[in-house]
Amino acid sequence: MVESAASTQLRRGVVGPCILALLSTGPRFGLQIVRELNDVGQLLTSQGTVYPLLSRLQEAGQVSSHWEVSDSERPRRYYSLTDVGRRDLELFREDWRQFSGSVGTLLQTIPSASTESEQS
Amino acid sequence: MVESAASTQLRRGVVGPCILALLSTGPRFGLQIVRELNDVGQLLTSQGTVYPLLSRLQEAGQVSSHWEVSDSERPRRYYSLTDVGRRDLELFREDWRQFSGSVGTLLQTIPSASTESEQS
DNA sequence: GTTTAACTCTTGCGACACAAGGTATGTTCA
DNA sequence: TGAACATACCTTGTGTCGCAAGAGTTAAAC
Repeated sequence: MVESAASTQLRRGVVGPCILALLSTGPRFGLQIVRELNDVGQLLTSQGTVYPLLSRLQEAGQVSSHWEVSDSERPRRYYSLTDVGRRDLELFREDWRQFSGSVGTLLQTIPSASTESEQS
Repeated sequence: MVESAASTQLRRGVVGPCILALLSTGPRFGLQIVRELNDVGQLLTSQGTVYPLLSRLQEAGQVSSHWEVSDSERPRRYYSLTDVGRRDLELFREDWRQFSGSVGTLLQTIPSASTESEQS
């Protein structure tokens, strides 16, 4: 029913690689990832997405994690990109390039100038 | 299990608008849409996608359809873009522009040169 | 008439983003 | 002290939608 979910569908299959891309610049903890993805825009709305996703990424060996407990701050679980993740990110870059290229091409198709309207 | 499905997820939310874009250049029937989307590349693999989708698009008022029965050919159901569909296609173009821009930006992030490895 | 291809459609499944809700820890401020 | 709040983590259930598989119909081919 809720049709606000248009962009939700677009995110499918993309959020994971985006996290990998983020992590390629350094380790981060969960909430931080949520915030940064939101800052980029249109990329994530909920923690309910990111935690299960991080688990899956870790299961797939694309990220690793370790707890960091300091006296001055809450315990946080930091995620880092693994070599596998780095390689898969590269593969995704190519996939995305091709895919978004195809979509872009199609979206630029010029509507037929004179649409022959069928008579009433 | 099947991991070939990586790009399947990417297609989510995109195939519908792509069909609208196709139809913006003229009416088409189902199988024809399948073929043309496949020709563009990475955009559709199965009729099991397109027919239910066309039903949804019609329910949403974005396309209309009519049967064309001629003596010389099999009966075909032709789909045409409606005004609603044309408007929604325009909206999607903007959504896609923003979304793919965000993803593209993220994917271009440069990995930190010297990854400070945490000591053991 | 039987086969084959073109065209239509349906069913069931799986992946995954998300909202909602739940727990634990630290900080703030009466 | 202790209530209230923010930060941080995680789980459960739901809905969407692309897809494989399969089925029915019509026309052409042999």
